[in-house]
Amino acid sequence: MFELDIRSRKPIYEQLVEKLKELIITEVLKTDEQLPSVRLLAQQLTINPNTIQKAYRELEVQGYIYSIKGKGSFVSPASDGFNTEKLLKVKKDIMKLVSEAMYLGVTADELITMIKEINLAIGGGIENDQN
Amino acid sequence: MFELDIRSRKPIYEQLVEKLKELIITEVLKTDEQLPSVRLLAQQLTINPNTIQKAYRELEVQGYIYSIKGKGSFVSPASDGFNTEKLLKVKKDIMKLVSEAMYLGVTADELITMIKEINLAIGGGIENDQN
DNA sequence: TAACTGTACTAGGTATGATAGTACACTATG
DNA sequence: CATAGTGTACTATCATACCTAGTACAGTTA
Repeated sequence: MFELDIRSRKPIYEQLVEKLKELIITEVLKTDEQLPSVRLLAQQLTINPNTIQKAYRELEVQGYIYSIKGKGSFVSPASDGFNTEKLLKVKKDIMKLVSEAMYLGVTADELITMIKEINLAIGGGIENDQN
Repeated sequence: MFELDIRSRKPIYEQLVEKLKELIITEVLKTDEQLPSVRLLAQQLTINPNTIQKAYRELEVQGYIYSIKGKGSFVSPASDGFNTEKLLKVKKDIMKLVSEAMYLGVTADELITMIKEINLAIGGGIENDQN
């Protein structure tokens, strides 16, 4: 399903958070789809279930999944649980990275092209693209 | 000069790297301008000089500064030392964050507006903006 | 020569991450 | 009701990374 970089300085649970978030955002995992159970995924990845649980917890706090005792963990609908605070943080991070990219020589046009390509890849250009 | 968040999970030297990088990118620190010495900054921030040195080392590895034994550390010219690998990494990070922003409901137009604003703030729109 | 600069090393303490183990609460099924 | 699944939470232990204090070497400048 995914591979963890044991040698990375990034904690294992954070790598998990990022991987699962990516699968949700690219809709490989769809709304209300069940995630593998904590114990199953732990077994598959040969890591401790508490480490999985820590990642699932973080995803739930960020609003990407929801969990039901006895049933499992599921992908949240995209409109749920995302607060303005998180949105502001993502925007702030984008601004920082965009500034760094421009400092490194990337042009605004190049970045705009990137955004359009991502937009097409994700939304099909139906709702957002009015240019 | 800047403030460190001692309570943050992020290591102090990493916060330093980010702050200094930001000052360089926004040209608060200009090319060939000397950075405070390792010992002076350590004294000002009440942290260990080795911690400063670690941050400076990382900035040098990434190509943002250069150091001369006995003289000091200085801001590198923007065209120096940035390899393609770092550029690719920044672009990849931007793609990831943009995808997440769109998943959270930010439109492509909104993101494009952000990029144009940053472009104006940084370059004055002289070299890059041909729209 | 003195005072600055960067750089590198050792040793010790602390915090974080991951693990192993255990246990509780809930759901679904037969 | 028992069983097998699910999530959740806790304790204890170990390894690693970070930061510190201290020390020392090499270079530059006045």
